[in-house]
Amino acid sequence: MIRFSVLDFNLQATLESGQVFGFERLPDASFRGFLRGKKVTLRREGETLVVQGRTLPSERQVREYFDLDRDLSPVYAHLETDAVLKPALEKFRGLRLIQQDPWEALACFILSSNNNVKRIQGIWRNLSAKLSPGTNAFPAASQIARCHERTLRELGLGYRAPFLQRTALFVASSPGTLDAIREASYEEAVARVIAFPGIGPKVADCVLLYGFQKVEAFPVDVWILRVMRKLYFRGRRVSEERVRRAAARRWGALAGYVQQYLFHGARNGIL
DNA sequence: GACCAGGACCATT
DNA sequence: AATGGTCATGGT
Repeated sequence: MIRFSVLDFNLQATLESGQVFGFERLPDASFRGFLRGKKVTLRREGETLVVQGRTLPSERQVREYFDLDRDLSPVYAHLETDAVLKPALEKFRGLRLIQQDPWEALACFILSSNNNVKRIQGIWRNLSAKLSPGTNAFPAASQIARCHERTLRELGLGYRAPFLQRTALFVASSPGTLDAIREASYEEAVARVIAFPGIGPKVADCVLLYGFQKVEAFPVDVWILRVMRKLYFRGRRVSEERVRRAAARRWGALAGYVQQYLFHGARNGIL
């Protein structure tokens, strides 16, 4: 077990705001899942974060995973100034962007299209149990690459099965693909990620935001589209592209962080 | 039985 | 550039 003091961190909001799909909330309000490949249970005890597991990640890895060393005051400055966003800050202060595994983000958000969080979590468990027997961690690209489309359909992927299989094959056979995305600018990274089958503008932004720390990414899904139209366009049915541009203009390099409060606030009915 | 979910893709206009 | 139909699956 490791335990260390954490400031300005909302574990529950962070793990329940649709960023990762492999954590489950236990009856005692702790969370079980994988962090940097290690199976862990996480819980808050006052100002302390407690991490348990057979093999443990380092404190530094946990701090990096949850982005704990980022100063959120620039994000809060936007949320406080804006009267319509303030409720989300008051409710979810300490919600942070997770710096998850790039491949896991790429794969999981291919699965997310026209899907819902609960079902994505189910597919995550199916893939992990079937393709990573023993550990039940999320399978590597190579494990999915040598898997037949039919097998993936049987795990509940539906029409997304060939998208994930082909993407896994490409990533597994071209080492350096993910590194190149990380090193690229946001615009170039979008172009690279969107070239994979099953990835359009929205999924690309999720992958870059959660897997590659491109904080200017602003994923516009149905929830964000609804809440942005309501809060900033007087309910007019403006396009996703206009919403993206408005977010970039308004929030710039921190748009992704603001988006996380918008999304979680909208889904919880407080915006 | 229609509608929805962290949409993408293709064909038309 | 914008619109419309289609794509699996499970929940409401």
